[in-house]
Amino acid sequence: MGKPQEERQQEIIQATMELTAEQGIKRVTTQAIADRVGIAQPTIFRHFKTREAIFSAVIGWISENLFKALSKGASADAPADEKLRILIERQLSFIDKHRAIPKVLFSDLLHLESPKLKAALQEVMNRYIKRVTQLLNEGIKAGLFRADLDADETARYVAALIQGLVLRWSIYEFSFSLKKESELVWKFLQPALRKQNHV
Amino acid sequence: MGKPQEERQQEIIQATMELTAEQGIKRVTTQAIADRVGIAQPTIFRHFKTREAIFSAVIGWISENLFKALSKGASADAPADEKLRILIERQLSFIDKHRAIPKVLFSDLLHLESPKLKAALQEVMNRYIKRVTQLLNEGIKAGLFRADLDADETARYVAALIQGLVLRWSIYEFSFSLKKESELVWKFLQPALRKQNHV
DNA sequence: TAAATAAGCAATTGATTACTCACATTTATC
DNA sequence: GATAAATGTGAGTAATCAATTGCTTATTTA
Repeated sequence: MGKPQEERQQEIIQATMELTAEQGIKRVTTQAIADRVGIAQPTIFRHFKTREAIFSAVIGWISENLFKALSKGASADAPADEKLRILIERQLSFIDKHRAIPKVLFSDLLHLESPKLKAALQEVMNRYIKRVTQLLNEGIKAGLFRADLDADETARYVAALIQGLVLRWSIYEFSFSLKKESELVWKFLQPALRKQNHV
Repeated sequence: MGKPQEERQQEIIQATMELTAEQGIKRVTTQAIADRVGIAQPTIFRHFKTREAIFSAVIGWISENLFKALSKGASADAPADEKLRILIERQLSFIDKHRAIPKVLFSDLLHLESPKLKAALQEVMNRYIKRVTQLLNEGIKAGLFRADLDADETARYVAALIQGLVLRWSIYEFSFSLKKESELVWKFLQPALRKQNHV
């Protein structure tokens, strides 16, 4: 017998993410994953029912670890604008470390083939937007952000901005540092959110 | 003999865009295109050397017609902020009409399989960003936008915001109107760009 | 009108790849 | 230590599809 179920599943998920980052989803065949893990191709199917199930697990892994990374944010008593800045910084840093994310995000698998994966991603996005909405509301109450801000709508645009940035990063072959970009993003966002000193 | 080369090529491009919008790139097989046009599958290859060449032509079509649509903007003597607002409105309206765009934009074909198509898209993006940069500089000179704005950097974020918005639109199955969104986008963007009345 | 060219098609081909099956081997359980 | 269960594999299967081939038909050209 080989390694226990759960350990192998984790190996398969990690191998899939590595290969996805390197070559993109389409080239991540079950054979390629098996080679990377060091097992035979049919063995993959002892651990995952279908290829899609592997990517479903990958999205699960990303979701779990993204929010883990985000929650290690600023201390709870920091001002809302500082918390938001750090949230964006952590998110970009996390994506920077896991290039499989844009590859999955901008893939046929997600957009056309698998409604389940799409639904899973929608949930991640919803959860993220909820978190941003909270911070915005907190900042509005504290008088840090403009009072006429529609928190939910604004949160969606903040998310859109970041996703668009990640798209460009991916299209330009990861040729600039996402991490460094977070400072500039914040500089761009601030005036859109911030309460002005004078009326 | 059948229809002349150019006419058939246009038919194939249109059929490909229709099918792409309906079902996504992956399902747009040469057979499916042929069926839609009403010719046999091998006949496709009389007009395009490869399947990829078809999508290359599609991107060409999109690029040409997008900039045609954008150039029918506001009159040349309108203020820069008004021109920018209209540019965004036109762009969202154009994408709203051609759902093949997000499907191509967020596809494996583009992101992994074809460096040529990727390069073609980079050019479209660069051209778009250049246009926005111009308008921003114009607005800065006219005192409509903040003087400390980095026009090029800001243009990239404007583009990113729109692309992120289009991604969400696509992920949420086109369930909201992109056109209507343009007003809200502008409301979000304005304070990030606009010179404040005080200080 | 003869020759050359362009557009069309039916039938195949060749490559890829997720997934299955029958059988082997290792580990856990009693 | 026998039995059961889990993990593993080599050899295949079935489906999908882009692209080719060899031939026919229509149009242009000389």
